[in-house]
Amino acid sequence: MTIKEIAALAGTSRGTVDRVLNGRGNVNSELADRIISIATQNNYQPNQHAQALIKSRKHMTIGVVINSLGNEFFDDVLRGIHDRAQKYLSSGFSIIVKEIKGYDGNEQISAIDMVLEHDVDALAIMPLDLPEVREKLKSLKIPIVMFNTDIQMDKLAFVGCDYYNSGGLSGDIAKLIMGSRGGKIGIVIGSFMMQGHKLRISGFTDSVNTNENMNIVACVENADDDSRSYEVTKELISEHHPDLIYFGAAGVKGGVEAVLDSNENIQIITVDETTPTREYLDKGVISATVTQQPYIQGVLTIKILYNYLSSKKPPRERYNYTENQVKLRNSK
Amino acid sequence: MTIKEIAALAGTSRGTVDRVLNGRGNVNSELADRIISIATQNNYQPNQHAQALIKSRKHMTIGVVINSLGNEFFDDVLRGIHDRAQKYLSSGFSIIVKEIKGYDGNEQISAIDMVLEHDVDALAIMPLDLPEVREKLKSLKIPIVMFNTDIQMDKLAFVGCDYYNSGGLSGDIAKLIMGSRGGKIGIVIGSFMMQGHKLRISGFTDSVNTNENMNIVACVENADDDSRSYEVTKELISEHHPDLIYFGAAGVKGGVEAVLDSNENIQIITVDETTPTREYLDKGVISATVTQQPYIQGVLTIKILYNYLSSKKPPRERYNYTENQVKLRNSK
DNA sequence: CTGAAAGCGCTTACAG
DNA sequence: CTGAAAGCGCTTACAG
Repeated sequence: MTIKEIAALAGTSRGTVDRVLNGRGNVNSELADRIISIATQNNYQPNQHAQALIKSRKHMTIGVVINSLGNEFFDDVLRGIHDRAQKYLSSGFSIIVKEIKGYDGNEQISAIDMVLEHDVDALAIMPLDLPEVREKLKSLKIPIVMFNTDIQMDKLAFVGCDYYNSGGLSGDIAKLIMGSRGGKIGIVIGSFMMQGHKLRISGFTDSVNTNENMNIVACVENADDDSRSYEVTKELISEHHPDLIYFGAAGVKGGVEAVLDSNENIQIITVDETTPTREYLDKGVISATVTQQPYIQGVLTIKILYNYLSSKKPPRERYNYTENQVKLRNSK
Repeated sequence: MTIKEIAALAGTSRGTVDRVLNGRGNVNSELADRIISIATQNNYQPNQHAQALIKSRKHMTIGVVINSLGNEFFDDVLRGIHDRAQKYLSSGFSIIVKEIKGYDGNEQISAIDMVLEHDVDALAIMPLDLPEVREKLKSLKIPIVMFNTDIQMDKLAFVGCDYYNSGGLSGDIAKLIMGSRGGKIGIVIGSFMMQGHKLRISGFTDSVNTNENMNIVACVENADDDSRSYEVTKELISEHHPDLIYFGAAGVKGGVEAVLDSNENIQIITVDETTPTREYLDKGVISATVTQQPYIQGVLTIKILYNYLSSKKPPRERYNYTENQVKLRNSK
């Protein structure tokens, strides 16, 4: 069933059918009713490819602000972003990516301004949870997708990790390792100020607490920094002598080195999969790591914005959580 | 960059550019070179939507033969197949699916004949490793994708599990559970005649053997059948009193019941995620299961055939292995 | 309020 | 070996 066929059946032109079916108004209501009933009776579905072909006439750009410099985790996210953008390339689509380092509010705001200068039609960002950033984002008139980090604010969609579940899954691994014997557990996290990190701690705690022989003896912050991580982990070990440590954020390399230097027999669970994590996994230094599909995070962010810009349809889900996956030595 | 622009730059017509870019031959080689260099220099990407719009003219059908009846595992595979087919629906595409039960060669052959009667342009099948099936497939003149099960034969592509790796990953889990203490391990598999099952055993064995305290004390067949599984598992337990059992194929429900009835403290690792597996995972009866992305297997099978039929391009990889994933209680 | 026509980027007969 | 033309299903000015 095509617009042409509907027009023939209704005894009118394709233009008029288009007006009715797409609510562009100014059509005699009797005619309109006739067209609508023909379309619904025949279960008319517009040809996606024909519609997309026309859309490729108007160019659109998505701006991406990402705190990726100096953080290998985001390599995969960026790959996902670029791969998806590449796929839409021929449809008159482009992205402008601004990479920044660290977590400074003003820097993020000027990064936003920078991409706005390119007259972008939408924004993808991992927003810092600061009043000035929030204000800035609220002032924008374009759709926003938040990825990896969520802040409480109106948005088209969020794409990222379900942090509570990630912690819960890590707790499952801890239970697998410790069995009914249980033992002492230490947690090393980036910052108690980070929503995601706090959620990982509660997920982990709730999961582990179902076994009364497992005791969380300490929970410390490493500010996502390797040398700081080394220090706090060293201290944690000498003070508590844990049987297992859960590194729930970045700073894995520094923390693991502290474990190795301690010469104690400590099991290790981490998050994400970067070069050092993979090496530690291969060497059997760490038992498991829980990943969050960073590549898919990038892909999905662009996909949602592209679909919204080209058909005005919001995504099916506002909150799009990627899968938390357990990776062991033989995992691909 | 469009074909029109390339034609203008090369001083020729769109038809000729099309012939060159799509290898339809019969073009003066000098002209062809010029066109190719213009296209590559400008990073020409054909507009997917325009191509898809045209493809929707010719109808094509893929036949699917799947031994899914009575085996819940294939529900997800079928979902993947249908979802992908649905996606191509408006492009004049359809599938004809023949579900069969059990593993009888003649039944599979008549299922093939049945879909062939619908004049299919390609075949997706999980072939039985039998001479008569092989002969039948060899006699076909249409492209074939084998999914889930591979047999040695020329084919467009295979989509399915890397069985050796699946076994290796299950071995990793066993090591995680048993730690340096080690223990006795039993294996329950479908059949030593099944290539995939044998590979899972070697992957598991090779992985586990890196720890000399872990001993595989028995390896038995359950014919993928629950009541048979109950019997052999019961026997295995009373004879060897293992600390852990790896169920590397179907028949999980029967086997696990035997473990529960034995009242011994035995850890369990399984493969795939069906309703009973999920329940056992939630109840903490089994420690982990290793899945093989059945949904993706379905999607990829149709995707490869669709792309091949509509653009004559073979898939990038002949062997497409889906990811083996560790699932614990908190896994989604 | 309505229709005829042009066009999106590509492919496909057809004529030479 | 090559080009002109028609057409895929839809949308968009434009003319009435």
